Amino acid sequence: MDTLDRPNARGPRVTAAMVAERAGVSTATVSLVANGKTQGRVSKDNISRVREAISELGYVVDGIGSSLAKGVSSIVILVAPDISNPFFAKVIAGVRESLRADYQLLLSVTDAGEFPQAADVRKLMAFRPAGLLVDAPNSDFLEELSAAGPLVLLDAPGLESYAPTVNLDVAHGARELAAHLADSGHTRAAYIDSVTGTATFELRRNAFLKEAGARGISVPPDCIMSTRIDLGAAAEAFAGAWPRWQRQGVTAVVCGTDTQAYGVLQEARVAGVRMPQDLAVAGFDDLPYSATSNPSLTSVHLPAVPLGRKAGQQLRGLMEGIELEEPHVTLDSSLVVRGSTG
Amino acid sequence: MDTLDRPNARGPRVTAAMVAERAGVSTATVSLVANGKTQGRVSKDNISRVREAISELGYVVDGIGSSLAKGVSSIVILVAPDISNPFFAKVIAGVRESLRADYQLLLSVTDAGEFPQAADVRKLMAFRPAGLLVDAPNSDFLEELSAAGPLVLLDAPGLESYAPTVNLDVAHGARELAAHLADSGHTRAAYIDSVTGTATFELRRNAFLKEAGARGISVPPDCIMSTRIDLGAAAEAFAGAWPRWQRQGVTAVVCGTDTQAYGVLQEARVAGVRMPQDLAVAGFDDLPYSATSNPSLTSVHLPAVPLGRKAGQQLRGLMEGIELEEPHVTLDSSLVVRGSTG
DNA sequence: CTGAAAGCGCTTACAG
DNA sequence: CTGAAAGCGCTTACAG
Repeated sequence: MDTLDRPNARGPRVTAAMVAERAGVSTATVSLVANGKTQGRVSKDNISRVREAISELGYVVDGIGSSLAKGVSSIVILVAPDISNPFFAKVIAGVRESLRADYQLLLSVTDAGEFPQAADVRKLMAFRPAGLLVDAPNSDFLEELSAAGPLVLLDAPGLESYAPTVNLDVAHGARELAAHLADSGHTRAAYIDSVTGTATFELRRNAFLKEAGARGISVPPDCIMSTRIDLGAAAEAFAGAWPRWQRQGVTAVVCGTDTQAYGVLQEARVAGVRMPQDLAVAGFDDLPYSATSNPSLTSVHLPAVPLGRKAGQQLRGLMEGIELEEPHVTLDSSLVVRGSTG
Repeated sequence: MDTLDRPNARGPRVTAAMVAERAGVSTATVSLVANGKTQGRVSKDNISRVREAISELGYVVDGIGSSLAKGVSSIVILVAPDISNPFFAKVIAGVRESLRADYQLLLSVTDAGEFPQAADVRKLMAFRPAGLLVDAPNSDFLEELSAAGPLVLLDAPGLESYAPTVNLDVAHGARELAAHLADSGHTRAAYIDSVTGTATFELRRNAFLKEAGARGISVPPDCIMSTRIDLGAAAEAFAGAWPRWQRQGVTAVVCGTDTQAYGVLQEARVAGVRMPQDLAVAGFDDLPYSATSNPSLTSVHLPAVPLGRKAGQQLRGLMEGIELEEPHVTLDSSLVVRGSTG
């Protein structure tokens, strides 16, 4: 079949008017049929006539025209600080699962660890999104955003007052981690945090520090530092701090993300530090690579796909005008012990 | 400052008509100013009057209305088969770098290893994208797409007839890998390919097999298999095949992607296979985790960020109506030898 | 330099 | 059940 014969071939755009003419009806009727709003409004005869014309011409409702008329598009914007994190790819997969073909997912991402400016998002708002998903936001961002319309926050502990949330119980995993290290005999640890200052990272750190303290592990203030969520950045920071930490008796390093922990593993191996004998290392996220790193990495497992899926479901509800039964949902986390902590 | 006072606060949308009224001009003039097309068409006086009104009201040009009037939006669609691959996150970073704030990047992604249906993309086309980037396409997809408008292909060797391309010289790295394995004394190898059947994977496999053959490494047909680009899928496939491969004298496994190689590493360790003594493993992509896996993974390094950046630049050119100086660009690849091959 | 007006493609009261 | 018409917000010839 020649390309030119096919409905989707290039050439002048097929409009509702063309379909209407072919089917011998008005564009209003075409719109009704194309949107499945025929219930008691279009005759069986016209429905099939229009359907036939649509498939013959390969008509697709124009998203721009439709959005303008409706005042809202079928675009859902996902705002997130770190697309290079494989954890995020899983979140996206979950979101897509919920939104399916009904909505188009538009990603607003920045470089690792940075958060989009509210100005960027306002530009995206000019496309009249049907809804907004914001992953790991900080409150400043939400203050500035002041978005109207359906909004669901992911991984936003403490920010429940802004919008419906889907959170992770990272504190539970953090406490398990502290208990595990205490049980393994550690009494002094260091903590490598993320510089982003998002709530989830504060929660991870605070829950860990509190439980660590309660179980006899000290984490001196000068053994807490922050880096970008980047393997190399964490590696460099660790390399600079390790001699001092070692003198201070640090035997365990906990990182806010697995990505940072990989950097520590890498640098520690280069420095000839034996793991877990001389140093235990652990992270958060339980990325797929944590099972095959050297040593394999102990990590707090966070359910990324369910997080995205649930957020997508909640947003769907809001976009369809349904009252949410449970506006605030929290998903479990748990510790996965591997070779890096013995 | 109260939220309600702020320009971007929720409430009725600010339109060009409101700006026009406030500035005492027509909406035509507002449009000219907002789009920076004032050159010899708007008086200095009106320009500043409109600018003032725009900032006072917090006006942002409505993307939907603007797109409908212009016939094209500022959306760029990136179609890709595998967002869960960290390699892809880097490609995106490169694309974003080129497109900056002028275009909004809309991702059309599917689950790992699957390619979007042309029907999905046609739906996205209803948003009148300014341009299209397609990563690692196969020719069937491009045949079906028959897209009009600016289009650039990434990692699409052999598909130069469809559109401008930015390719990776994966064959060079593949040959280096074969040479390296031959030099290390291997004479029989297995190959784990991707099921997607995209051109880049054929090229990787064919270049490796040819050079391997030329250097005395045999790869029997029953030692070539395909899996999804997924750690677990590759692990399972390897576990099933390894006993037989071992009997056949296989001492090296090459994977089309690092992600699959991680699966082999994992399963081989579980099976007590010593690497690299009993088995050498290598992949393509050189993901960040390949430096810290156990053992660290020998891989063909592919420049992901430059790939995305160059593709974005080329697309920009097309969208702005500039003739491309070099419609087909190829970026280098090279082998990075690590512990998994001794 | 300026504005009135047409038009982009669609959806939705509205009148019949 | 049906269609003519208004309107979504903008841009762009066009006439002045």
